[in-house]
Amino acid sequence: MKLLVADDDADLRDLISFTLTQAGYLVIKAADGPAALKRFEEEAPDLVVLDINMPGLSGFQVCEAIRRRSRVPVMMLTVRGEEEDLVRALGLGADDYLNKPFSPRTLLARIKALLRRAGIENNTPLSVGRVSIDLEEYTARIGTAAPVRLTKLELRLLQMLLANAGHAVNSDRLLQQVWGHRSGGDRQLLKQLVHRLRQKIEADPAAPTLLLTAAAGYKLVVE
Amino acid sequence: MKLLVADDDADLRDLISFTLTQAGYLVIKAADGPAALKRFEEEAPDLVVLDINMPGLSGFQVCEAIRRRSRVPVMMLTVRGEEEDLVRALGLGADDYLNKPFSPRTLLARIKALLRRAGIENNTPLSVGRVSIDLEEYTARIGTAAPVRLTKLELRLLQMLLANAGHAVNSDRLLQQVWGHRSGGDRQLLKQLVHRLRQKIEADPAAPTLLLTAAAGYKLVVE
DNA sequence: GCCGGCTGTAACCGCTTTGTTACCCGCAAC
DNA sequence: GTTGCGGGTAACAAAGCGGTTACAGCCGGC
Repeated sequence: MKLLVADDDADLRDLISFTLTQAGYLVIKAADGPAALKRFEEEAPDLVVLDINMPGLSGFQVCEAIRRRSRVPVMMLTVRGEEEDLVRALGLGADDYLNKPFSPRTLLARIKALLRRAGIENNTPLSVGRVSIDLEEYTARIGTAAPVRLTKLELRLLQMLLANAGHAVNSDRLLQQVWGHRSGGDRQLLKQLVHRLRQKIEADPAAPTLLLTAAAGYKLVVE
Repeated sequence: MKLLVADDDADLRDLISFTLTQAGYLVIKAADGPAALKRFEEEAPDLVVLDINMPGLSGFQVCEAIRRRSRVPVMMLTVRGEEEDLVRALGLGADDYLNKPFSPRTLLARIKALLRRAGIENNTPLSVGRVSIDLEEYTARIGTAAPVRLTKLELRLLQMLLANAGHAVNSDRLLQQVWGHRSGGDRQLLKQLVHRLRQKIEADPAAPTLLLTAAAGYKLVVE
């Protein structure tokens, strides 16, 4: 379970991160609004914790941007007494909020409740250049071709590559993201999965133009 | 939309009741735990607001009792700072809570959010396209065919799918919404229920046109 | 008691997905 | 050349999952 924590206060960020890590969650951190959005794209977390006051983009703006492409549960951190903030946050699609200061235990309880309620679900159409994927339908569409049905793993792989479109992604990182926590050695799985994915999305699977082999990994070319 | 409000403080009860009534909800009131349970049985409300401190039975006990027979959204009213209460309430199956004192606007926002989440929002359609259901009669009608009698579970499943008509609904989410508390493992139940529902609403149950299997779940096609 | 409907459980089938093993080829180092 | 390596490919085995049938427990009505 992957959580994104965005807060500009380093101490608080670390406290939250520590608490959640202890509880068994994988925590991604971001120190400001833009970074939060970037990590969100890269990591596709299952839940997002957003401070309202952040440099660059406010928590509101980040929440709005996230809501435009995903329904992941969002928890906002607010300052006590700022009721306007609260109402605005909920209006923007935030699922819950927490008044600062709060205790780690409370945070954990609320996050668990949110995850339980959300049933951890992800309905996000993602699209970069000529490649787009539909997480709900489990399909990918290349250019104007008909959507292709993908399996769970194929979709996850493509999602990872799409999140880093144009840049090579390390094999180890892909293994990590797609299978979870395999120890490094299992390149064969990745090899197979890439092969199967190419069969589905490449016009000529023997001469890939989309999903290219790069140094120590793969990359998606979207131009 | 029927809401049950249980609080022993008459002033607060009236304030809440006023707010919710203004917002267009039908409000049932109860002044103590036993009364709350009784009204719950009689009225079958769509959402319950429970104060924790009540004579007779505490909000915890009422919540527990309600949870034993229903999954209606429950919102608890707690005293700020009583973190124990909060954790306990969420553990008992409460869906949300509000710290006293709170503003009517906040209460309303949270209640709307809860109803939306539960899929029984104000405007939850009982009829979409060619599919309509009757919650009182326990029937479903497809197009111009004669209404079909459904069981409690079948109806709940269909209601969930109808609330998300056209979109796939995750199996876990369906399990959660239909049975309440089951953790992921019990796909067999869902499989069965879908099968039974198809027997009733599909013209040819072997080749479904309405209730389709989607990646990671099911969806209702209504055009 | 008996009966019938509802719900939960188990088992089976067939298909898809995923993991594993093996082999091929090109390339660079030796 | 030969060797080793890494990637691509094929074939097969294992696991998972949805659909289906069958059956047992439960409960309410008679």
